[in-house]
Amino acid sequence: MPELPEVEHLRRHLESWIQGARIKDVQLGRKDVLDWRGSPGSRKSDRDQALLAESQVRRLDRHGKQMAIETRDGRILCVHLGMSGRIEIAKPSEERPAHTHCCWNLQAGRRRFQMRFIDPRRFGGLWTFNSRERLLSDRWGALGPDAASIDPDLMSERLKGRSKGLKSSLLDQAVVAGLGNIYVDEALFRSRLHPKQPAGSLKRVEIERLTESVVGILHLAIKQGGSTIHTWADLSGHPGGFSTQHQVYGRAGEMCITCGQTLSTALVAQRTTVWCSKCQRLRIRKRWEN
DNA sequence: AGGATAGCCTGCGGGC
DNA sequence: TGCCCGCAGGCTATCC
Repeated sequence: MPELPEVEHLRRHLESWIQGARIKDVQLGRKDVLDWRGSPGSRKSDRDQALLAESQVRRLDRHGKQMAIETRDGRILCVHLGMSGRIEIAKPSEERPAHTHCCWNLQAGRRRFQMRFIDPRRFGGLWTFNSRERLLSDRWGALGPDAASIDPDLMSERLKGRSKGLKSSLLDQAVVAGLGNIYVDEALFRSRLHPKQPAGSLKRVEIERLTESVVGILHLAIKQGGSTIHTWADLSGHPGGFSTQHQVYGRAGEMCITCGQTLSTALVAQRTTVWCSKCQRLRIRKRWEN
């Protein structure tokens, strides 16, 4: 499932393919994967324009788990992969995989190729905007700072005053953008913090440990091409290489790699959560602390 | 207010 | 072998 590292890996790889390329036309299959209220017009030709038909790709951007393709004339296509979404580059003649919802025909120099948005479960989607400002005001503005580049001061500010647990706070994209179930569990284990520890109760040194874990793990995962559970594969179909390094995720009932304790599991914030009850103690805030 | 719950959706794996 | 059911999870809407 694509979290921040998978999306960043995709962004870099895809950018090498499509930066500077011309988008000739677009074919939208399922209309309900698209929200184009951020672009003017109501006709089909307006919709295709919103989907970047007849444009040239300037750059690719990312915030949290979302990616944006920006054209030279300022149009924006925001892609959110959700649970099962992926982007694929293929020859136009190549058979389309099941659940291919949108295809763009591109040309770079003499080379013609197709970019495809595929998403079986359709938790992902496409959003269009007629300017970067509208992307920021209408969509990305609601997100917290990007988790890959957060620092302890910012982390502290984001968690300050929150009574909710760390797990549910870190999963909340409005608090910090980019973390999903896997990396939250991994980061909490590495920083030895309990998933239910109230987010606002952390001491400075714990904030620093947490930040270092979050940023460190994300960059490690980016370097290795993302995590793999079931369905994740990059543009060329290579699975991510990070899954073997999960220390707690998917290891409920197995031994903690640090202390040998059997790893605990429970539903926390409505997500399957795995942690070590010995290494990650729930610390009740004492009355005389502040 | 904010926490819990349901719903969206398909693929897959365990159990029978 | 084959079928059925439960689970996986990001995000939103709704309820309490």
